[in-house]
Amino acid sequence: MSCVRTRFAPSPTGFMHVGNLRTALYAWLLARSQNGRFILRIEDTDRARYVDNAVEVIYATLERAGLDHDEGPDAGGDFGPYVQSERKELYGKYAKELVARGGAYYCFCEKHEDSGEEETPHAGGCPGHCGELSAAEVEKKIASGAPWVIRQRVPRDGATTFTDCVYGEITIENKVLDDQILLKSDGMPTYNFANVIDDHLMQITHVVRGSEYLSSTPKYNMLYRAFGWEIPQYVHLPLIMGRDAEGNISKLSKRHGSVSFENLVAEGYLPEAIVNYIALLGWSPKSDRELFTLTELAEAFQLTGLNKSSAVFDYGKLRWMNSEYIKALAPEKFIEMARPFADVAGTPLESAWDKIAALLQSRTEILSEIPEKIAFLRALPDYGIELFDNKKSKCNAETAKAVLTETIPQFAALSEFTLEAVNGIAATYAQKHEVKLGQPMWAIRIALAGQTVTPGGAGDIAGILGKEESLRRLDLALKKLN
RNA sequence: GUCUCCGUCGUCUAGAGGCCUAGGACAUCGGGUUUUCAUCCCGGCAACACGGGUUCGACUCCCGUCGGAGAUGCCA
Repeated sequence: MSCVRTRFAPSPTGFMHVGNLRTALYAWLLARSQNGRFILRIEDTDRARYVDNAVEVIYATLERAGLDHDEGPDAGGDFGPYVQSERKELYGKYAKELVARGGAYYCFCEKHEDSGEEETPHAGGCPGHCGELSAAEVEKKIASGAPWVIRQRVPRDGATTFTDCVYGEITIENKVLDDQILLKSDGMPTYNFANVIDDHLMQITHVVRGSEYLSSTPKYNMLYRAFGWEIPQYVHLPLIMGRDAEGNISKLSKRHGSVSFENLVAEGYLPEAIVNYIALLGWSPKSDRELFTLTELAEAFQLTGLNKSSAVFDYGKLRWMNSEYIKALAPEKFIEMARPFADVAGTPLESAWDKIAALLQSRTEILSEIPEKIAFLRALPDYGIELFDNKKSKCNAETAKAVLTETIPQFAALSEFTLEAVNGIAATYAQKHEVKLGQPMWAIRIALAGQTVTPGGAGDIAGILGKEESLRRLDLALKKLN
């Protein structure tokens, strides 16, 4: 049993937060890099939060991200069931055993109302003194039908120390630990209990989770000890933060933008890019390399590369990384992937899509920005003649007028608007008048596009627009300049 | 409030006492290539939170301060 076993234990809430995905990624990476096993467990003990279809979202996300699991509800395995709601009896049994061992007690108090200055054994514990009830009293209360929960009995004295693979040795005074609820009144376990039972039963060797669990880990260890079980290795991960409009930083959440995997994909980020990016948020390969495939990540992964401090999610860098992945795509692949985003189906642009896509590939950071990039092809924007001013190309309204006046008849005489033909006219003009090629090029491109930044040059655009529309736009520009 | 953790360029990070006049990447600024836009190439700006120690020597070790985050749920 020296084999590394890690797990990813999401709650079916309907979407996959990138923080959770990163946790899954590191757990997967740890397992794969050690030739271990990666287990998927569904933590659905909170009936109130259950969302239909949420489990499918989890499967789909893991699959698209490339994180395959060896055991799980759908994959099977020797330690099932892998869905906590199906393990309900098990937790009840262990909770009662824990009570018998003295590590927990029945509590009959009402749900927490936060009445202020209660005299509680610990911060946030049982408000009454249920832990002091005799066995006979407890039995009587249960028999009377009073609702109950089972709470962990945490000692007031002493301190608990544990070692985390990332954070090192951590000591917490027992008196600040609360008598947390292990078994809820509906008979379901809380996360705090279920994860200990399941991690032990499923023989998880490395518990990989967010650092928000750091301060409650001593309570879990008390549970392991009370049962006489071996405590797993802990790998607590730094949190992913987000920055809000005011510049305040906090745990990344919906108010920071798109934070779920499916959101990001819908915006046109490629799954591979997302995975690559989040892998580097809190972990470093200790080299300057930044672009990794999943397989390469598994080869490079080392626990020592994990960072302690939280990391701010930077959409800007993700965009850059995404653009790298887009550029690396085979052209045919890009044409196919970008088409649904471009929304050209059924429009005159559809037949030119392959050509447009070819121009777009090196100019696209996220797929969802494509419509705005090509909007000028559908309709000429309303523009002012100041766009013809460009120092570098030595172009202005004056020279543009000269260019258009002379070249429009030549364009009109063209039988076909190919890139070569259009560029040829511009080149001839430049040669004849001894000006930079940029001068006619700039003028023609602005006339064609009505905006300064365009995907592709004058010839490209003319080729897509076609003769009729190009001529119309050139004429219009000349009118503006007159 | 209490407890825990964290603190290198704006952001992600390298750095495990001398290799650091602190390296890389994103962003940003400037230049070049290109038929214009982009790609691509080159260069600039930019950080060890602060104060004490320890040491011949500290970004690296210790203490304190300040700052940030997390936890404190019959949520996970």
